[in-house]
Amino acid sequence: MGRARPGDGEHKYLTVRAYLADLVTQELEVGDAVPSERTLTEKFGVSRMTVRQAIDALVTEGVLHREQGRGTFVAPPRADFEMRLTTFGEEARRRGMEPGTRVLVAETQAAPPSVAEALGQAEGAPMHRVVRLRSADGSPMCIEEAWVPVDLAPDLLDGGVPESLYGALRERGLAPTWGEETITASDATPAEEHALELTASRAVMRTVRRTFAGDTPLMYSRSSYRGDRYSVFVPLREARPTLVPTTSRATEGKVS
Amino acid sequence: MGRARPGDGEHKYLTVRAYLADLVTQELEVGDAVPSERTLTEKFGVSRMTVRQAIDALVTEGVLHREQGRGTFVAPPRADFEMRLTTFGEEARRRGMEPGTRVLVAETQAAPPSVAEALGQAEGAPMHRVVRLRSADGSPMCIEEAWVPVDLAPDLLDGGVPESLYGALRERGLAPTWGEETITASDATPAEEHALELTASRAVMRTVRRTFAGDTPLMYSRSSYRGDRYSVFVPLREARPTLVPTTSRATEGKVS
DNA sequence: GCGTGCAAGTGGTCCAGACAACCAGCCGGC
DNA sequence: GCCGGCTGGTTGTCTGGACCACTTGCACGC
Repeated sequence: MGRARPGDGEHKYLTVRAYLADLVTQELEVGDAVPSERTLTEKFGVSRMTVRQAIDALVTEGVLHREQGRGTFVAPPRADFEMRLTTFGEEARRRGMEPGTRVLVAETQAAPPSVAEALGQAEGAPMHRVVRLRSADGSPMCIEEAWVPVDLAPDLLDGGVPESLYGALRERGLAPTWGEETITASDATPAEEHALELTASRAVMRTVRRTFAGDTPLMYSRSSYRGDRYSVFVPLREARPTLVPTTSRATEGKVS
Repeated sequence: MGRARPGDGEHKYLTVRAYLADLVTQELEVGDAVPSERTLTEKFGVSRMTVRQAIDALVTEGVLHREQGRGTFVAPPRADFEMRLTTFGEEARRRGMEPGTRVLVAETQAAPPSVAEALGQAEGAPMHRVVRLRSADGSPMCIEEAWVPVDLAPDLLDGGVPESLYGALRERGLAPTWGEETITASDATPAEEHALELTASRAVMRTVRRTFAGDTPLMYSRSSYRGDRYSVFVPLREARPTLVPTTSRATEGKVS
């Protein structure tokens, strides 16, 4: 009892953090106050610094929100809308639609130059290539072409095309951690027009995405979305002067 | 607002933070180590807690990077590409092009319902409305329509349309702090087709943006960009399981 | 009725230590 | 020459206080 709880938490601030995270997901609603710092201090028998460390972590994650003199509150889930590394399926479900997929191409071939360069591979390196037509609630939404270097996951397509490429990569210890995407708008090609069943509007939104796990490029993908049925929500942060470190021309010759 | 002692630093951790920020922007390069925590403790005569608070702030901003047992180092400037609240002019210059603007409409009128709702104003509230054709390196790039509530900046258009709406708002103490943008692709209207001098491709990228200063909505704007000449770069963060708070039964309709 | 001022409670900042975990390099033993 | 331990330096975690700034509610006085 009295002594430090063994087993559950290696670090005290993590146990406090876990307690608060549970509170948020289980009991509290947006706008509710969490217990005050001094209350938590007593409840867990730790110092206030430790409690603050736990709260700090949740604040920087956007889960909690402090107000001096009033308390600490559950923040609205603004993170819900942020652009994240999600797959088409996850994204569709989040928007309340039922995703569907039809595999058009699944093969292993040599990488064309643009793809090889984007993934930092040698030109002609063997790559898995998957082209899929993705739909939401039964009607076509997007055509997606994805490339994955064979050496990262040689057996990626062995049991057929996996339900989720990201999921299959995660199972192999290659969880995507970050990515970058470029969005453009253009007219549909005849092939796209047919596959996406475009009638009135012929505009499509194209995205080119590179996905990384740490430093290693995982996947290069190009998608074309129906312009009339798809939109992207982007949160914009303040344009502060960014605090750029000194750039040295020595960079090229720099070490290693 | 500011507070307290007139001296130099309001809070000690801010002076340490400022010192480190200067170091990063003036002297150090990416990968260099900043002075150790104990060194800073002596240099500024503060406790280690205070030094850590300063460093923590810069770490969560992505400026610094800790490594246990080794030290604290200048992080690579990943912020360079992030979507930010920039104006067309700033953005064009950042991409190395010379921005131009032609004002098509500048007037003050009653807000239509959709605009009033987006800005949290009463329907029919007076608003400044500015429509501009924006170009880069001489050729048209985008048509932008912006609405600003009159009561926020009554004299906004008095001296003609300002060079930068964001700049004019900043001068009035209404610096934009955050925003949200929805991006879609669609076919150009005949008017857009003419103004943007579209020939081969008729696709445009449309953005709808709300800009805020703290809690107060500042501006509602709709833009149409030439699909063949404009692209948006979006960094993607890891899709972590997001820690969603309990949804209140008060918010109806929301399915869990 | 109404404002004013006070007190309690909250987060914000700060101190002066402590020990643990980790890393690099030096140095002796093999 | 190589390996292992030692050592000094670094960040990570944590204590138990302190005072300040801010918000809120309530009692009091007008």
